[in-house]
Amino acid sequence: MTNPIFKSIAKKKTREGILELSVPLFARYGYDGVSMRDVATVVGLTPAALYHHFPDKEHLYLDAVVHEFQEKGAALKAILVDKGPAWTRLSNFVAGFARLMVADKDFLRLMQWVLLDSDEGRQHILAEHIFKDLFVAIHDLAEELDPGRDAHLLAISIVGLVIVPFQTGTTRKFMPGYRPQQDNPEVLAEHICDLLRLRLGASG
Amino acid sequence: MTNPIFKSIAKKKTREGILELSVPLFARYGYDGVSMRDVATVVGLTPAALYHHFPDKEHLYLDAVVHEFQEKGAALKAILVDKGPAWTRLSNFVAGFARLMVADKDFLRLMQWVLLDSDEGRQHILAEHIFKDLFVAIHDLAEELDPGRDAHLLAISIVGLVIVPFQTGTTRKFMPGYRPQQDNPEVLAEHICDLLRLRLGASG
DNA sequence: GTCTATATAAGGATAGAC
DNA sequence: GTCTATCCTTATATAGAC
Repeated sequence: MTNPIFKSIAKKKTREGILELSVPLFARYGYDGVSMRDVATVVGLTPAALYHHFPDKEHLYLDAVVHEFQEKGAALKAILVDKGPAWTRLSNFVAGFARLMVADKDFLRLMQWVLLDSDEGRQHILAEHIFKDLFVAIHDLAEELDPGRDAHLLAISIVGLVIVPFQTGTTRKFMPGYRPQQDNPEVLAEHICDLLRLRLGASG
Repeated sequence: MTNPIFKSIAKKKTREGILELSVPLFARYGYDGVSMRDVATVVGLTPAALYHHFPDKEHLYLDAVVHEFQEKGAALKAILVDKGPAWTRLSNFVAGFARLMVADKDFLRLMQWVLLDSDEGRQHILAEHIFKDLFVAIHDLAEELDPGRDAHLLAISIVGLVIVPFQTGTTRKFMPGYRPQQDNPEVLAEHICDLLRLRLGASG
């Protein structure tokens, strides 16, 4: 029991437990909207105990965000670097991305918070840790799909087509033409691929 | 001088002055990231004076957001309901929207904060006051451009294609394939219209 | 590793003088 | 319409016992 290995396992377990319970909080209310007391209450500890695991609130937040993205981003990247025709990989990615948006609301919201972060340093760190791997994969696929054109802008466009319907999710329901089936990831993916098919499908 | 008309003019001037100076603050740091003391400092008043013009922080915030959107959103709507072929109006709108994103960073950031707002009631109010008019116009144009298809999803897609490059602005610069000219609204607009042309241009 | 207790600062908001 | 002064609450973070 006093074996250091057991200690470190226990420690890691508590640490990860805190991170996983913090993610939904930060996703919903953002960095400024969540207090150490809030986190402590959710995890079932006192605020003081949190400072045993993290030096301050900022580190807790950063670790929570990175934790979430490492866990959820890996599956997406796998689709992108898969074998098969470029167009197939794209439509699989769009559908997989849309499914992730539905299955895990925290993922998108954390991403939005990161993008709005006014702390440039923090934003840069998170961008490198979180977005880069995935974006590179999308960028390379875009280049393969439409060589000679602007792969960077095309990659951004693909991302935009998938995430904005979910970013606007709550608000969209009050807008004309809304139907619940549009929240279905397969329906959205079909719509997006339909938009892109004529331009990319012909040359891919 | 004691004429009530002069009084109300002066009052309005101060009120609007506070709103206009608050907008950049809320755009950058969000509701929770801005204190009444912050606003007071920027405006050159004491916090107590702010409460003469607004009952509380929430009303100040809401009024600031609505103020910004009424001012900047009108021009966009004008393009959409203009005369001329549907496709021309679309490409004008995309370019005008992109130019607005470049010219007024506060507009996009405030929109992002509103979309992330965890207060459902507040979000609903702002959605009605801010997004609805503009979205209806985009929606109607989308229907005209591609009748028989999902105008709601198409409208969202168009919005997404324009705003996401700017949402990801700071982060994007660290991603592969980035070139400064992509920040040029005309370049982006051309890219977007190019993507949409085959699908929409044929039938519009 | 978690607790109680507390230092210290910052926040929203009000009372009352001018 | 704006000020000074202040109340009350909430926040981050630490000290030290267990």
